[in-house]
Amino acid sequence: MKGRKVKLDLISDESSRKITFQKRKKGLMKKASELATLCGINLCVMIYSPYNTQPEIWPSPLGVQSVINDFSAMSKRDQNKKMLNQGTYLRQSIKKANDQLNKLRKDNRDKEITQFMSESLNGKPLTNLTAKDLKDLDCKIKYFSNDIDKMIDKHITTDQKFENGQTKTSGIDLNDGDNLQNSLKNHSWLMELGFERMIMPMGDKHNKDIDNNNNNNDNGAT
Amino acid sequence: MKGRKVKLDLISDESSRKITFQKRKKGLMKKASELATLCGINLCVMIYSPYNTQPEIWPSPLGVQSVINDFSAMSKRDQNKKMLNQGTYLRQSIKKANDQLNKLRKDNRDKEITQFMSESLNGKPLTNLTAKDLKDLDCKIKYFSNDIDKMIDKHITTDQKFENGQTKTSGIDLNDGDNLQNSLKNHSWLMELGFERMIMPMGDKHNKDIDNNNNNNDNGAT
DNA sequence: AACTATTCATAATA
DNA sequence: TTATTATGAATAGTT
Repeated sequence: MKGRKVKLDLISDESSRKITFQKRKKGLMKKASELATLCGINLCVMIYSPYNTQPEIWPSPLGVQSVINDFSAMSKRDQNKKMLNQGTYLRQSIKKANDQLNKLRKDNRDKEITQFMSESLNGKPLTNLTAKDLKDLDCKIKYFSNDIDKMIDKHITTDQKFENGQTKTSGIDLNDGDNLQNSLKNHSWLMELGFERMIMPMGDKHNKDIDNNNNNNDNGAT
Repeated sequence: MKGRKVKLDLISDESSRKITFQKRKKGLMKKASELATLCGINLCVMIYSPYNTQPEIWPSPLGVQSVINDFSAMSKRDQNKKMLNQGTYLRQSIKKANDQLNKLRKDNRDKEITQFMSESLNGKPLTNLTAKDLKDLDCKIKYFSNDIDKMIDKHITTDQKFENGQTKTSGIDLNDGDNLQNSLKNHSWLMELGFERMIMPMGDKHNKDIDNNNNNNDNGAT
């Protein structure tokens, strides 16, 4: 009565099944180890059994991980590629957001400068404004934003739409300066607004070649 | 001369090594199959050999994938957790950046309004400015930014640091309006700058109380 | 690839 | 349970 004669099916008896499992598991692992050693190959065996919550693996968790990585690299190439793309997408999104952020920060700074300029143009010496004054002014201005916005929209919708069909100021793209030179050629208000006055304090040399049509400020600004 | 007597080491002879590999691989797979069948367990075997570019796996690619998923879920819990955290971090970074972005966009809009206001304060009717004019003005102002910035810094470092020790305007927090009301109580310049005029156009009346240095033609917009 | 003498694995048993 | 052992399976060396 010794020797093998079990039929190849699930062992009904639970205890003998567990015995068989443990014996054959050991044998399988040994076979696997021998195969790897004798033939110098990379392989792994992973066994999930109701007898162990943890999977029983060979040759080692690390080795199995290595095999899994290889397998994943081949078999799950598409999935990995997708995941990689997703990570790339996320990073690109961050970069894009940061770029916009930096751009807007720069624009913001420009706006601050514009504010200083406008005040100076109004005859208010910059030396009379502390940083706190500027902050308060800016905050206060926000309180007027809605009213001013409505006012501007009203003006534009009633008057300017006859110029270029634009009816919304919110569509302004502050970064599209492609047509800047041409657009400014017809504006004399730059000098009228006193930009020349603003540049001069930088001292150096400031030629007065800022005629009506010449809007560029590259005239020796430091 | 028959039967096993090889030592458990890499088979030096290449051809016999391949023969042994194929034999034992078959046996290993059979053992694995039997174990799974007899004991009703989940297992897989993956073999990477120089004889096959594709890994040889049992029971099937899909089954192996299932096992790998289980294994990954258990064994790589930490790694998955880390990856998840990383993903969360990336998404949070994006959200943070977007929040800042939206805030700055809002600030930017406020600055635009400020610009419109300032121009109007300068006596320039809003009706004479198209959206394109405003855009060009903004771009043009950027050209002056560096010079103006330096000028302002010069003014501040030489004059304002005696007021509150602040030496940089870049430290202005435009969103900190907590002390706004109190701060503005001591400022008469708001009205002096003609804010009243700015609001009034909504109501159609314009006083001419602009102070001396104003270069505006205060003719009242619209 | 097929064979076979051996060794090995293991089912049944103690 | 663990250990033993009869038996068949696996396989190294050979053809």
